Amino acid sequence: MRRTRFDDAPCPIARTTDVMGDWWTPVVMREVFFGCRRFDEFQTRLGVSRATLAARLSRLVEEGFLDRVEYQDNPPRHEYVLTDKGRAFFDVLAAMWRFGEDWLFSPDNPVPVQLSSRATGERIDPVVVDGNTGARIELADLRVRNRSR
Amino acid sequence: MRRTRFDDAPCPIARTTDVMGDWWTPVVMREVFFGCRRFDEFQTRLGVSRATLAARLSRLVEEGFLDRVEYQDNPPRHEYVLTDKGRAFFDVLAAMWRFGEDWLFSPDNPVPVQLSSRATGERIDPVVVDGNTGARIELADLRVRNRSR
DNA sequence: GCGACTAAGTTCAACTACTGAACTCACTGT
DNA sequence: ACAGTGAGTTCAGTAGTTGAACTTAGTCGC
Repeated sequence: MRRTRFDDAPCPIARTTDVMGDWWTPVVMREVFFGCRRFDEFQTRLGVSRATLAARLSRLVEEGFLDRVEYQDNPPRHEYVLTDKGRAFFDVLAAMWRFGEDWLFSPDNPVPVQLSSRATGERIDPVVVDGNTGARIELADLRVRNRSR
Repeated sequence: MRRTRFDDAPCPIARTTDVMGDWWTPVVMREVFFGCRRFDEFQTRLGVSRATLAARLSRLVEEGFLDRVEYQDNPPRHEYVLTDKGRAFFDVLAAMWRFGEDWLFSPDNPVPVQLSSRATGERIDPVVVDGNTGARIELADLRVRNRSR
């Protein structure tokens, strides 16, 4: 039986899950954000099987997260570059980064790397807030309601 | 061959993926945030197979996202309630919500529901920012470096 | 005290997806 | 002529997902 698909569910979380649930997708995207572009580069950095990698990359292209562009002909060679949609996906990874850092590492064995600003050198710590007020989102205050207008 | 596990990878994104890559996990957690607690309630709301649901829930308990607490004995019945760790995971879902809303729905068929504040009634739009400056994170400015101190 | 009902699972066989390893193909550089 | 490279595809084995049916332990109406 085919895995259940959420790609036309009426919920944004479900649809996002549909892309991310293709197992290697988040780590492939992480490598893209950190500068990876070529098939073999992904393959050696991630250690993923070539078959799975090929499947993940073509789905990401199909879904519009990446463009497959020729960087030379003769022999034709391609690389994978971010689209705007792919770039927007970084926010999800940033939230995952923060959650993982806070809850999935022990204090005596913390994350070996950190995010920082290239310009100022200062540390960057992703947080999710309400864009309208700038405040953190309180679960107790949260409501889901039918869209008006 | 067993699916590759990322649960001891040195990267917070990979570790978070390890939990979320168990396919139904994000939507199960979504239901928890929206008030779902019981096995059969999850099952009918999600339409997931009972076997898979049982596996997901026990993993979430193992990982400390949920507690399985008895709400009556005789006959013994249990429900699943959020831990602090589970509550923290909401940020990841909020980022996914926003991404999905912005990029996975067409304008003529938008998300049918929206997040709002119970207190003020105002709309809530999750955004990911740098907690130190309050500004959005610019990919071009981002650097990953070895942790100092 | 009998049969229907409920909550919370478990078991099952069929099927799909992920795995590592080996192979392909088209060109290049020596 | 031949090793090397980039970007895959093919393969057989195994792990995970699926829907349907079954289980267990107690409650309720009659």
